[in-house]
Amino acid sequence: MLENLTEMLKGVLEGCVLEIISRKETYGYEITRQLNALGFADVVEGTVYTILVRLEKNKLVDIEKKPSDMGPPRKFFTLNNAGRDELQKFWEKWEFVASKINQLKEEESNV
Amino acid sequence: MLENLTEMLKGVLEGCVLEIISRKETYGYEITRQLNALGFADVVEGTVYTILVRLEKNKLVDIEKKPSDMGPPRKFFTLNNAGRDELQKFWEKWEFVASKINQLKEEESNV
DNA sequence: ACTGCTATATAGTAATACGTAATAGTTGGT
DNA sequence: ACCAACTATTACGTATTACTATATAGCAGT
Repeated sequence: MLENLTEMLKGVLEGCVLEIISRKETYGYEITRQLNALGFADVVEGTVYTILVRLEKNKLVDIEKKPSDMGPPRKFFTLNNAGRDELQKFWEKWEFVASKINQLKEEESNV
Repeated sequence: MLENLTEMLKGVLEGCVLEIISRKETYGYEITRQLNALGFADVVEGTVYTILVRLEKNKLVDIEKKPSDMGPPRKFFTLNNAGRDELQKFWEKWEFVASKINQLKEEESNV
């Protein structure tokens, strides 16, 4: 596919994780699989877990540990109010930045 | 305006600078002003100059120093072939990432 | 036992935007 | 002559973030 999106994912990956968690209670491994399915094929567990640790440290998520019959226990994440606020701010920033970049892209070469 | 876009600008600011240079020969200070006018109000000279140094180091630009009647001499930048290739790759990456993020944003909450 | 899939954790690295300050040329006002 | 304001570049240090690599561990099938 496309090579090395890593720099372009900075600042958006955390927002994607917030969005995925907001849909339904989920856990790191599954979040990684969803990001891969979305098209971000090179995102690995390690990356997602560091984001989840950050979300926890910033008190944006609630956490519940549950057993699994597929392997070791899972840590399920849900957004709390602060997390929902952060997610909304993320989308506002994204709207702004994406619109400006697209504006730059579509502008005629106006000398 | 919006607070702290810095993380979201990582990975796209260099592409914006490439695009701006591709329009017409220009220099650091003017590029900064154009980015500010675009809406990225908090981008400062220091940030743009580090990007320009990087572009030079990666041999994506040609450089010509010219006197100015407004102040110190200016270093004018133009894209070379490698720079144009890099710019095209940037837009391809942007299209990909932006489309995926928007897809995530617009998806119905599909449990 | 071994392999493979599921699942989490973490120490270290690289890349990048930003803060800040120094330097310097030109213009205009006092 | 001096100073402020604007133009213009350079450089050092910092913070944030995604990635690499590795370790640990549960469960299923062979």
